[in-house]
Amino acid sequence: MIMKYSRQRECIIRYLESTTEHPTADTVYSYVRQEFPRISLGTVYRNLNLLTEVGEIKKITAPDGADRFDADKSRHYHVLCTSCGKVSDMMIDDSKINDFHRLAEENYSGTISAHSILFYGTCRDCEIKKTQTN
Amino acid sequence: MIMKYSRQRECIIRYLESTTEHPTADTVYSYVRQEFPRISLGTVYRNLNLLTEVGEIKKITAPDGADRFDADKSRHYHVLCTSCGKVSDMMIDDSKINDFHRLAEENYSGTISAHSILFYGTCRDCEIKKTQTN
DNA sequence: GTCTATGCAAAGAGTTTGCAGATGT
DNA sequence: ACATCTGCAAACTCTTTGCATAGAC
Repeated sequence: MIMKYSRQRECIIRYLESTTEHPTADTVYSYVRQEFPRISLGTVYRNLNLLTEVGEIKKITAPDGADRFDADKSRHYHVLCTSCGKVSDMMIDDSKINDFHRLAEENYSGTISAHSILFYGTCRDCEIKKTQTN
Repeated sequence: MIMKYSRQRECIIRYLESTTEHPTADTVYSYVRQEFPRISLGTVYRNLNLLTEVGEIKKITAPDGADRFDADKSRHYHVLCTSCGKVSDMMIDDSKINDFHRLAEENYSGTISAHSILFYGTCRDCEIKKTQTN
């Protein structure tokens, strides 16, 4: 995959690396538009897909609405807050993840190459809010 | 949620319970149309969503294309074959799943209520095909 | 009789794509 | 110079929705 430098792509990466918000393509678009007012959504999608293909970022598919993107390449999982919709990170010990992966392989007749997990729950902020209202 | 009987819904459930193919809404539509030629895709979607809400079936969200549906209510996971696109089932011991769930809770500041996992890999059939071609 | 479900068609959200021109190397 | 990237707009896929009628209870 040959990939030329582009200022737009650079800006998209910079943004994704600076945030922990797991933005959607549309949110990325809004942000990058501050610097490149004429950028198009199509360009944003093309770059997000390109970056996903080369492994520079990760695509998070949630059952509701648009995909989200994450430039954090460390091994971690995501928690979707069913109250506010935010996606936050969860770190699990590598060895434990490996154990789980192995367990999956043992229970499957084919080959397992990867897995993606989405946890559902309530984030800390929403829990605090709930306590205050009660 | 009040739900009246309908022959169309009955047919959808019957189909989902008879297959292990994890069909998409469109596939369900094609099938049910054999019995109800005038059924509309909208009705299929409305019923699939209704059944998902009451927990009668499960919706499987994959990063590629349409959602799939599964009437198998036993606790199990799904493997998406990156070669043929088929989704197959994987059973993991309940106690192991509970361990993993607990592990996740320990590593998160909020509350975890559920999780969905999608494994990626190569299904048995595709592995066999690969061996034969080499 | 009343409320839910249906068929139809139109609309909606999210994403992809064809094209001509601009940009990177 | 040539290949990639961009902006624009149109198209596409999947899903939802408004409405009038049919069906369940």
